[in-house]
Amino acid sequence: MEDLKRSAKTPRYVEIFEALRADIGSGVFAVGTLLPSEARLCARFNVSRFTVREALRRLQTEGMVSRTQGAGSRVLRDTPSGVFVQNYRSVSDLSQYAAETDLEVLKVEETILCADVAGRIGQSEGETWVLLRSLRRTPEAAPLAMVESYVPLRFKAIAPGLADSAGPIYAGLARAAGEEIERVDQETQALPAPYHVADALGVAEGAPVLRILRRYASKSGLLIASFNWHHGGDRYIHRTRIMLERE
Amino acid sequence: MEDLKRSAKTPRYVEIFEALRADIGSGVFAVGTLLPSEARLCARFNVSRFTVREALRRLQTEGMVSRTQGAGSRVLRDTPSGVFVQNYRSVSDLSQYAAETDLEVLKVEETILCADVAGRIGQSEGETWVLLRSLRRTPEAAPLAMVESYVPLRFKAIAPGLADSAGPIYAGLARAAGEEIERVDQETQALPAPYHVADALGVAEGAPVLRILRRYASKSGLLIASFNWHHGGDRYIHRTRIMLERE
DNA sequence: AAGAAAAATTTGTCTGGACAAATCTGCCTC
DNA sequence: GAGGCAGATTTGTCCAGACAAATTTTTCTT
Repeated sequence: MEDLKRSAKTPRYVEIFEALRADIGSGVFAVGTLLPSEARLCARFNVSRFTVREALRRLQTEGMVSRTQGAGSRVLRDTPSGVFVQNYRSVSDLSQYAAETDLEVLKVEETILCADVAGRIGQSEGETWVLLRSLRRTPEAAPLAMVESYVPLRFKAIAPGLADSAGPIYAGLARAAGEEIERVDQETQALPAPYHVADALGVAEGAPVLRILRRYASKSGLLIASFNWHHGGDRYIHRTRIMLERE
Repeated sequence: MEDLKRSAKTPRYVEIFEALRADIGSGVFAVGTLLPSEARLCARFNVSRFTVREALRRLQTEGMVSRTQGAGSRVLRDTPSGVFVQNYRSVSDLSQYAAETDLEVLKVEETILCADVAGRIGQSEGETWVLLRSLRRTPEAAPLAMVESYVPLRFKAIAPGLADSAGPIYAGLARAAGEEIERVDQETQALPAPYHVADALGVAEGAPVLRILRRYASKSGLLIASFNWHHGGDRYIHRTRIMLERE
């Protein structure tokens, strides 16, 4: 049992959240180890399980701990460390990024475009495209991004090989199509992680993730569109330089 | 009382969350109106308050409802609508963005740089800078971004006037300093909304938000750095075009 | 009619319990 | 040693209730 000074305003679970965060930061609970079980934390702070779970939920959405039914709560990181940085402002930067990381194909399947995706990639709802789902990793095998690439149906046969070939997916496709990329643009959003993304990246469902949609177009139209789902928090920082133009 | 088909796997609060989301989408609960109270929803779905609150929490993190103690749960939006889009790839685009939106100064104060901010803007921990906190709004007064601008101490006197003057903050500062912006770069991250940001943007604490840090440098060094906190979800989409270079 | 006080409503915080589902541990068998 | 089974541990889901705090509505007073 342990007593914390009780402010009149801040809820108890915030105090416990901050106490645990401080303990993690100071190394009392080392990265990679398990936190005490909920029952033990209840005893330590002398509160009910609801209060402890509320505190743990906050640690989870901060990305500091992962929680698994049956296994316990594991400390993922203590401070903003292990930052992976991507820096690009041109397609050659994109190529280099692809060359320095590994891509593992998770699934290839035909899919009917839903209204949301269709609208975002400028196609009609109900069309059939190929969805290539893959996982991009650092050389150390840490998951970096879950990539969902939408490819026209006529490329279905070669789709699985695109990830294995050297270089980025869009380059392989452009080569296969005998066309050149003419335009690339992107849309960036912060979203709560859906089930399948949370699973692939190893974050909590609903935790903040960065989604970058890149559209690669040739002269004849959209060649490929890919949603890149990245870690939220400090684990992924997206760097860009902005062009200057003198009047 | 109302019965939903009970799948063996999906938790009850997910079913209720989806039922309410569908009702909001189909207009049963219109945007701007209040949802039924928790007690009423308990009766309708025949579950405890815990289960209803868990469902409402999800609606909140999706950004579809806001909840206020004493007042109730209000529907904020039904579908991915009202998207505000920012499209820039150069400083002139940034200027236009500033010209089309309003900036309201919330607070101006001296602040000692913490390790995190100092590291990110390339300064030493413990230095004193001026923190200019402001809120950028659409012409319809909807909050668009919470902006935290860090300005060197020597500009303290003119800091409050920077937001009111025509054009973007960095332009006013460059004029006052008699220097020209030489470099602009940015870092983008998805983060859980901290207290003060959630409050300013009207989203739930911990909900995904997009943070864009822009650094404006003149020949003599960093002139101004500003953290732009944007809505998560579909309410804010950050668009960029990527430069093409032919080899 | 206007303003202040009281009451009702609604969400926030928190307790103490129960069972289910997933995982881990140790023992047993082969 | 390998594999499988049973039990213990741990988190997930859910209930019924209590009081606090914020807001809205009503009532009362002037």
